[in-house]
Amino acid sequence: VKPPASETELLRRAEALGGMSLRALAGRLNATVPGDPKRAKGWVGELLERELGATAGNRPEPDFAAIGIELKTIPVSESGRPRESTFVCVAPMKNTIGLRWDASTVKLKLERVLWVPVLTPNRAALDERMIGRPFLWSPSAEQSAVLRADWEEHMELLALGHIDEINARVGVYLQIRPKALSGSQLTDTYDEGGAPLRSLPRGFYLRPSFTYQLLSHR
DNA sequence: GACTGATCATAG
DNA sequence: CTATGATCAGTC
Repeated sequence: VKPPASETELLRRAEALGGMSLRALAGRLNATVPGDPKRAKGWVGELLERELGATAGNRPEPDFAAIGIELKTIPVSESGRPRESTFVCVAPMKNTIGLRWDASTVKLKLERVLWVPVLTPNRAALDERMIGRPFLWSPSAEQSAVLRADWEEHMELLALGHIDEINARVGVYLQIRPKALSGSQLTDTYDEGGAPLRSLPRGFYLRPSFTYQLLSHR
């Protein structure tokens, strides 16, 4: 699929998918719907990437690099609440000195996001889920300030090697949680004394309470 | 029902 | 292993 040439084109393409079931979308793309949702955690996002012509692959940059837009699917319950937090990117665990918010992957990815709600009733099979109404979003000044403060708080813990103080309770909008294939996956980091240490890879996530605001105020 | 820590698939 | 795409599942 050809990447969209503009924001408007991307939004129009996404809006055209509203009301479509994932079964129908998979059919259009000649994709097979996985039988076991547990083994298909990223399937919905990848399906939408294919349909809309995303270009980033596994590079740490927005999905639609040419027009600077990140694509995020978000599972939404019958009551309109996000069913899950939203993964943003991997958290840097080493070489953290001198990193600034303005140059961070979190800021880069969240500057412009196309949110695609996926209506997901309780225990809904993958192929029964339905695409909702997509919308474009950029952080307001207030949202940006809170995200920045959260990021700086997290990065201070990482830079000082306070790995044991990192948990999902820190951060107002942005939290840090494990991001790994299993508990045995490890990455290089430092302890409080600056000595090398191996620890579980982490990622930045947006709390559901935050994304609920985005879903509500459109 | 919200929340945290753990996990699943795949490309490079 | 690192990055992408996320959701699972037990606990609070």
